[in-house]
Amino acid sequence: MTPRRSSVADGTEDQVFAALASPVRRDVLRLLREGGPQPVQELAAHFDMARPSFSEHLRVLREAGLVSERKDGRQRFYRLDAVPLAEVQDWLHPYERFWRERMAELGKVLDNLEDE
Amino acid sequence: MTPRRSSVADGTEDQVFAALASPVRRDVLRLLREGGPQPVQELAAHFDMARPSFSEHLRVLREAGLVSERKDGRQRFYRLDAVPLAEVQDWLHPYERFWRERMAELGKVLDNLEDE
DNA sequence: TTGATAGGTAGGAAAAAACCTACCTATACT
DNA sequence: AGTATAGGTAGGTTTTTTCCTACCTATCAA
Repeated sequence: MTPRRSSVADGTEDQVFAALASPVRRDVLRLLREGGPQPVQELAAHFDMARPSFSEHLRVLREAGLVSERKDGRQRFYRLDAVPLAEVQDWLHPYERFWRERMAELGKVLDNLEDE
Repeated sequence: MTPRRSSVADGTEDQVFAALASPVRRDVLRLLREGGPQPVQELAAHFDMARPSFSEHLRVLREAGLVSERKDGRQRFYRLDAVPLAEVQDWLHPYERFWRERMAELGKVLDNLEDE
C-alpha cells in the first residue's frame, strides 16, 4: 500500500518552503537527522541566539510539520519529521529533466576541453 | 563524465532556498518549465502586481541562478535554469530514508485498519 | 517549601521582504 | 524626429521576520 501524502499535521507547501528558507532551521533539521531526538538545550547550544528566538524557530518548524516534540520530565525532546520533505521532492521532480539536460551539455563541453 | 556542481553563476544554497520561499517565484519557475522561455510581460500577466514588484522577484531568481535572461529586441526572454535545484535535491537526499521509514509505518497502520 | 532548571509566551525594536508610484533607458514603429 | 512599448532602477511605505528582554509555568532536587 502506498501511504497518502499530506496526512494529519503537515504544514502547507508554503509553510514548508518558508521554514527551509532559514539556515538556522535547516541546521536544526540536520542536527536532528544526525543526532536523533534531542532536548531543546542541546540543539540550542549550537546557536548564538537568545532562547526565545530559538523557540520561535522551533515553532516555525513545528507548524510546518517538520519536527515534533515529546515531553520528558522538564525537557522537551524534538525529533525530525521528514515527511513534508517528500512533498518538496515531489515539487522538485518535474524540474529534474531540465537540470539533467543542462548538466549533460556542460559535461560534454568540459570533456571536449580536456581532450585538447 | 560527471559535471561538477556549483559551477559559475549559481547562487549560494541560502539564495536558492530563499528564492523558493515565495509562492510567486515558485510559480514563475513552473510557468517557465511548462511554457519554455518567455518575455517578462507574458510571465507578469499571471500576477496581480505592479511591474517593478515583479521585476524584483525576477532579480531574486536571477541572483539565485534559477533563471537567466536573453535580450531580443526590446523584450527580455527569461528561461529556467534548473541546475541549482539539483543542489536542493542533494540537500534533500540524506532525509529520504527518514520519510520512507515513516511512510512505511503509516502505510502499515492504515492497511491494518482496512483489514477490520 | 524553597530554589534551580527547562522552555515556553508577551511585547516590542530592528532588519528584511514585498509592494507601490514615479521615472529612466533602450528598442521599435510611423 | 516623435511616440509607444518593454522592462528596468530609485526611493519610500507597509508587512513580515528575526531577534531581544522580561516574565510565566512546569518539573525536579534539597
